[in-house]
Parts: sequence; C-alpha cells; structure tokens
Amino acid sequence: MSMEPATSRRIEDGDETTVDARRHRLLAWYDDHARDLPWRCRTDLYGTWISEVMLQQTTVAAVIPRWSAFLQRFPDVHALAAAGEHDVLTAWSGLGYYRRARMLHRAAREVVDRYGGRLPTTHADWRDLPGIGDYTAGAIASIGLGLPTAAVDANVKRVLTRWTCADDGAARDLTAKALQALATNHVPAERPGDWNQALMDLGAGHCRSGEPDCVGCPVLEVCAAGAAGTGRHVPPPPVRETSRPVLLSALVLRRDGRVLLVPSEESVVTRCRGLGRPSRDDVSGLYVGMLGLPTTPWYHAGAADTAKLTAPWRRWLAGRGSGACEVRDRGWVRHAITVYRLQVLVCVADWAGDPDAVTVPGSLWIAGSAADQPISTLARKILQQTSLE
DNA sequence: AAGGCGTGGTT
DNA sequence: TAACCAAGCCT
Repeated sequence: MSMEPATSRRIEDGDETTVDARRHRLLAWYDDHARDLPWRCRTDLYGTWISEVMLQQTTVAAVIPRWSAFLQRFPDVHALAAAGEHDVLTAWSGLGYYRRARMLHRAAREVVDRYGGRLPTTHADWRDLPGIGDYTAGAIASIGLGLPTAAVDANVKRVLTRWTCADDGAARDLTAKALQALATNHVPAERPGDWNQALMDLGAGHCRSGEPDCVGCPVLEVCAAGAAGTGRHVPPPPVRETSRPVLLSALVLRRDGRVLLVPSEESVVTRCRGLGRPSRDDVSGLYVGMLGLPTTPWYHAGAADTAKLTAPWRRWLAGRGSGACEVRDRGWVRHAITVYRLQVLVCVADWAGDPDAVTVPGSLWIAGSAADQPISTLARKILQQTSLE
C-alpha cells in the first residue's frame, strides 16, 4: 500500500486497503497494549455475558471487583436462575441501573426454561433475551462465540466517526445506520472479539472523548480527524441537560437496634408543607425492587428549610398511633441521580409503638448495616450518616 | 423516540 | 463545587 503524506490523504470509508490497514495496525497494537481485565482471562460465555451487562453505562474500574464477586455468588446460569430476585439485587447493590440486574435474572430463567440452561449460540438468540440490545448481543457473539459481529458502543462510534470524518459537519451526517454498516465492514473474520475489544480499548485510551491523544495512536495514518487534527471537535459533544437540584428528607426509624426499610416503590410516605408542589412526585421507576428509607417527595431546592423537612415525620409518626418519639435531624446527604442533584435531610427517630403500625407491605426491620440487603448507594449513605457517633 | 434509569472518578 | 463522562436498554 502506498502512503501519501497524512495531510493530503483522503480517507475512503469503504476502501478495502484502508480498512485492512486499520485491522492490522489496531490488532497489532492490541496484542501489546490490551488492558488486563479479569473477564479477559476467562473465556467462557457466561462470564462474558455477566461482564457485558455490568459494563453497560458503567466504568471498567467499578465493574472489576463486582464481576468476580458476582461470579462467585452465581457461578453459572443455573445458579442465577434459581436465585431469588432479592439475592440478585443484593449482589448488584451499589452498581446502579438496577433494572439491568432484574433483566439479567429474567434472562437467566429464560435460558433455563427455553434452552435447558444452554446459553444461546447465535447473535439473534442473544438479542432476544431481556437486557440484551444490539451492542451487547454483538459483543457476546464476537467475544464469547468468535462470530464476526459488530459491537457498536459509544467508544466504537467515536473511533469510527474520527476515522472517517475530518470535521463535525461530516460527523453529523453519519447516521446510526451508517455507523453500524461501517462497523460491520471493519470486523475481521479472524479475531472478531479481539477486534471489538481493541476498538473499545482505543476509544478508552488514545481516542477518548474530548481531547484525543493522537501522538502514538496506532491508526493515526488511517484516520481522517487525526490527519486533519480535528479530533477535539469530532464528533461534536452532545448538548447536555443541566442538572436539577432537589430537596427531600428521609427517615431512619429505629426500634430495638433495628432500622425500618421499605420497598422503594412505596418509599414516599409523607409530604412536606410550605415547600410548594413537589418537583417530582412520582419516583416509582427509581430503584425498583430495592429497599430504601421512608422519604418525602422531591421538592425544588430553595432555601434548605430544616424545619419544614423535619415536621412531616412528626405528623406521620403521630398518625401511626402512640409511639410518641422525638424526631432529630442528622444533617445532609448529597447524592446525584442521573440529572438530579439530591440534598437529603436525614431524620432519626426511635419508635416504641406497634411495629406493624409503621410498615407498608414488603417492609423489613433490619439489624446491622444492611450489607445483605438490596439497597442503593443513596440508602447506604443515609444509613451511614446515622451509624456515625 | 425521547426520556428514564445510578454511580464514582476526574477535571 | 459542579460539570463532565463511562462497554446501553427499554418503553
């Protein structure tokens, strides 16, 4: 292949010579620079499946310790299918996007019911399982089964866009369909799994979002944006919604050394007066299947009025009968959930009345740190706040 | 098909 | 501190 100077080189998307050069350069680079990740040492399909689901919208660093722990707890699809949702969500506790865990669990049961516990061996059958989209099906098929399928995630989109577009205008014209076709066209018949992972490693390293590090990039010679020096603006960053600050309070209700946890869907048990209409009343889609603390709705964050956020708990407890107890405020917990910035006033009370008077269906009086319960990081922070001192 | 869904590290 | 970002999927 003749190499003209990079600056005058026009990259053709479908040019087989260019595609082939990218394959050889990137795979050679991967052989030397692949990240050493636990799930890459073990090549069974089940482990690949778990890693891909965990990695959805989650950082590699967060997944590393959780992947091995999950595999130890649920060594194969039979163990996962046989487990209760409570235990699966407990293993997922703190990882976020809990619906992934519920869908993974459902998928495991489907594999056992439909395939007798044998994992699918085609892209289409994987794609049909809950929680498996185009990307994940492609990743599992290529990495776990050696099939030549594309796996187009955000990394791959960014890399392919830079390879083929020298400016943000061209990048904007690149549709999702075109990207998928481009990705498919690049997948080599040999080592498709390594190829997809090499693309992702490149996207996480040299070809990261924001300012790419083109110096030393193994495919700089066959990259349109790299040649033009426009990587910083290709692809154009998406416009992001500004985060919304909200105010609420949570109750840590204690009795005989235990704390009351309620199902998240039922966790909004009382409202505040004088804080206007809730900014978000219905949070029933949040933390589905998990346990949490009783809370107020979310209010627009104005002045952080401690009294108005404490009062509802006195009223709520008074309405449950005679267990009359003091409600104390234990300061604030800050936590971000997607576009919301939560400022949570933590209230504590001891309940001496009828334990059943304060429960809702599915609630639990738990002892200790709730390490064996399916709780979110937010709930963990709130419990932590009261266990100090 | 746009919006909902978590969290932690980095800047 | 607040903004930004990271191996998406479902409805």
